[in-house]
Amino acid sequence: MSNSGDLKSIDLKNTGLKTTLPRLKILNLFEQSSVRHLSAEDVYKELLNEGEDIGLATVYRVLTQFEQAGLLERHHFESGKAVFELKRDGHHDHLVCLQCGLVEEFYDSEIEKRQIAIAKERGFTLQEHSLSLYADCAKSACPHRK
Amino acid sequence: MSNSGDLKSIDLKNTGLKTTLPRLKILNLFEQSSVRHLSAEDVYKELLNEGEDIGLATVYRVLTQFEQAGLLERHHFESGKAVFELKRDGHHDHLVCLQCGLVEEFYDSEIEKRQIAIAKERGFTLQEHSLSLYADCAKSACPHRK
DNA sequence: TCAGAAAATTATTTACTGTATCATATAGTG
DNA sequence: CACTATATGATACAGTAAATAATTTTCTGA
Repeated sequence: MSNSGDLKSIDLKNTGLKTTLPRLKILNLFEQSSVRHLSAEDVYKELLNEGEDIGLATVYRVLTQFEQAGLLERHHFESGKAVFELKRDGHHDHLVCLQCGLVEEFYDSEIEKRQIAIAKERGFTLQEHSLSLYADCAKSACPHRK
Repeated sequence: MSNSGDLKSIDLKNTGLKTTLPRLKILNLFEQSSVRHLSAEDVYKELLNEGEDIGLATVYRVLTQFEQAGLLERHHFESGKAVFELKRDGHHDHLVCLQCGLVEEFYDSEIEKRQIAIAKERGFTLQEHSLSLYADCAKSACPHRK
């Protein structure tokens, strides 16, 4: 347990950001939570549940800083509000259920290759991309839970 | 000129929406404009320039109705605010220049096929998708015009 | 063509996400 | 341990979008 705590400290140090309690709590939340995609509001409420009194402005600010530092990724999907996800090793895209909001991740090297080629063919240098598939997941267990 | 006017009227009738001046003007704007991707604010301002006094709320409502009717498509890109585009024959995705905001369209059947397969492999039924490539366009003529 | 019912428009208010401000509090440094 | 720089938190603000309610317009059918 002291183990994971140290790791987080190091992560923060490497970004040049000061190691503060709000930042540690937020980073910890992403590392511990079973839900990988969290909105600013989700983070704020979850911290409140845990008894941490961290302002909403701080949450927004820290999430943006973490994104710039490369610790988190920001996605938009169709909901209108941004969700954040811990940036682990590999890149992946998203498959979102339109009924229940379930998010699955996938990576397809074929698609990745085509994207680079498409940009190049048109004289562009690809920097990043956003690919989200919207679908209906298995009819059986799809509780409209979002 | 009465020609194009008639066409629009027919488009509207087919949707079940009443043929009103604001709706005709907005549809006309998308059909005439050289810029294919317009935000609600863009539409509102353009109508003002043309001397049409159409409320912003009406613009938002009509754009949403047109989207539901299948006349327009809504995209989000990274700017945060939605842009709309006339839905013509074929589907396409977007290549957006990060420097000047230029938007090119492309269609790649390989990617389309893979998307359907990816969803199916995971037990999902693909309904729609959003793919945007963000890149730097040719260095020479890239006037930060947006 | 015209009157009446149904629907659309407008101005306004309201909701929501996200950012800016600024006084106070805290972290890192010597 | 004290000092400086940075971060926090409460609040106010900005922008997009949707809801409301009164007025106006479209469509229908006699």
